[in-house]
Amino acid sequence: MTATDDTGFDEAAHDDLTSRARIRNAALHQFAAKGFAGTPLRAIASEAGVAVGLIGHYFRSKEGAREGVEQWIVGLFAAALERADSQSDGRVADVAARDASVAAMLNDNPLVVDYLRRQVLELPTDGKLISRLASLSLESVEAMRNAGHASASRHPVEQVVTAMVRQLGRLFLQPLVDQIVDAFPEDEQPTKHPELRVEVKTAQ
Amino acid sequence: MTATDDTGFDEAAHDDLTSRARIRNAALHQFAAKGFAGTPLRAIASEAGVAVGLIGHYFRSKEGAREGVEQWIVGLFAAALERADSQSDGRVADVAARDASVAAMLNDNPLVVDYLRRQVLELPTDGKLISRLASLSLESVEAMRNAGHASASRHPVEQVVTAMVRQLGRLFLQPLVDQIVDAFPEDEQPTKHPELRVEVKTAQ
DNA sequence: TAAGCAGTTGAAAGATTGTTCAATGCATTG
DNA sequence: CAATGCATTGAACAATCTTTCAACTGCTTA
Repeated sequence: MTATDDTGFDEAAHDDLTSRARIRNAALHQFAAKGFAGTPLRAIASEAGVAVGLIGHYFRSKEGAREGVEQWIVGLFAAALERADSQSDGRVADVAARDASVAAMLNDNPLVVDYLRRQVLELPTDGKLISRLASLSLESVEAMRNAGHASASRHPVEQVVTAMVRQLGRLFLQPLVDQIVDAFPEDEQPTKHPELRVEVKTAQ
Repeated sequence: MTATDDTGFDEAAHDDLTSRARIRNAALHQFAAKGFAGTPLRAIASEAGVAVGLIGHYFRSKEGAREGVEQWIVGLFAAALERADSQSDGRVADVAARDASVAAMLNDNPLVVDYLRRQVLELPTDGKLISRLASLSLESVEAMRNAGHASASRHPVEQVVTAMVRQLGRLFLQPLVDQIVDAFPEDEQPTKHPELRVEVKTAQ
């Protein structure tokens, strides 16, 4: 009766979460793991421990389920930014504080990172989620500008690109490093996987 | 009768290429654009200008078509490396020459980059293609070691990781930069998209 | 010409998919 | 208790997918 779970995904919260939340979590997990086109609704229903029909009840369609997932992710980012502000002395947090807050959120939600990675590399899709996060980041930058926490001379779009790519780029590329290292026999691997640094060379 | 082609993919070579090659090219294009699960065999057949059945004839199955594509890609990399050697004065080319040769090949085959981007960042798939390319790169590094063209003190696996990630990482992340920039209205965008630099910080 | 063969076709079969919907359980309210 | 409403189910449906295969083409060979 319980959903088969060879995925290692957290199932302990099954009892406490509403069906709607479990469906959203399962969709996030499946989309991140197998991609949107690669996940049948039945797989989501199975992981969430519900019937297929319930997905159509809460979210209108499969596309609606994707929208629900992305809305939730946008909320996570917004909450992380607000948290940084509320814990700051002044009315607006500085760059480092916001970076740390978002980094902590991403660290707590590795599936969000996996989902974003896919979303970014799948260029065909309109990339609406990235647009939304970019808007969020722009507001953040402008708030810091007004508070005198960010350089007012640099182009605001450049600041957004720098902030997002520096943060996400390292996370997106890490699997590549791991895959390459894992391609070698264990006794040839270095003890510690190399770390990445992604820099944005602002346009000359 | 001719396949509809709103994709902008090169169709001029249709006449000169064998059906098998056209199927392989179409599969590469479709997989890179829509993903493996997102591409029906009919789309490949349509772009290649053949009947669906012919795909099953040349490649055993859809999975077989993927294998055919990846085998071809591995061949491209191997050829690029050999080309660097043959154009070198000594018996073995140095790092820069090999980098340039592979970079030129990737520049001539942007669809290969798109395909690799998907393949690499998809953790679920076994990542066999990356393993093969890593092996290829290792041979390359060892050849250069023997020729005295590469540092013999650094860990060989680290050298492979550095070479691959520096080269591919920038290409993989560029769409992220473009997506973010395009998320803003045109009059706010900088004239030139920012460029990326990806560095591998070798393990401490 | 007849026979054979590789290349190619497209219809058919069988499996899987997203969506819909009548029916059930289970509370809460009148 | 009766009735109303929401949560949930799972079968049914239509569409689409992959795979298979008998048949057709054009060409080479005996």
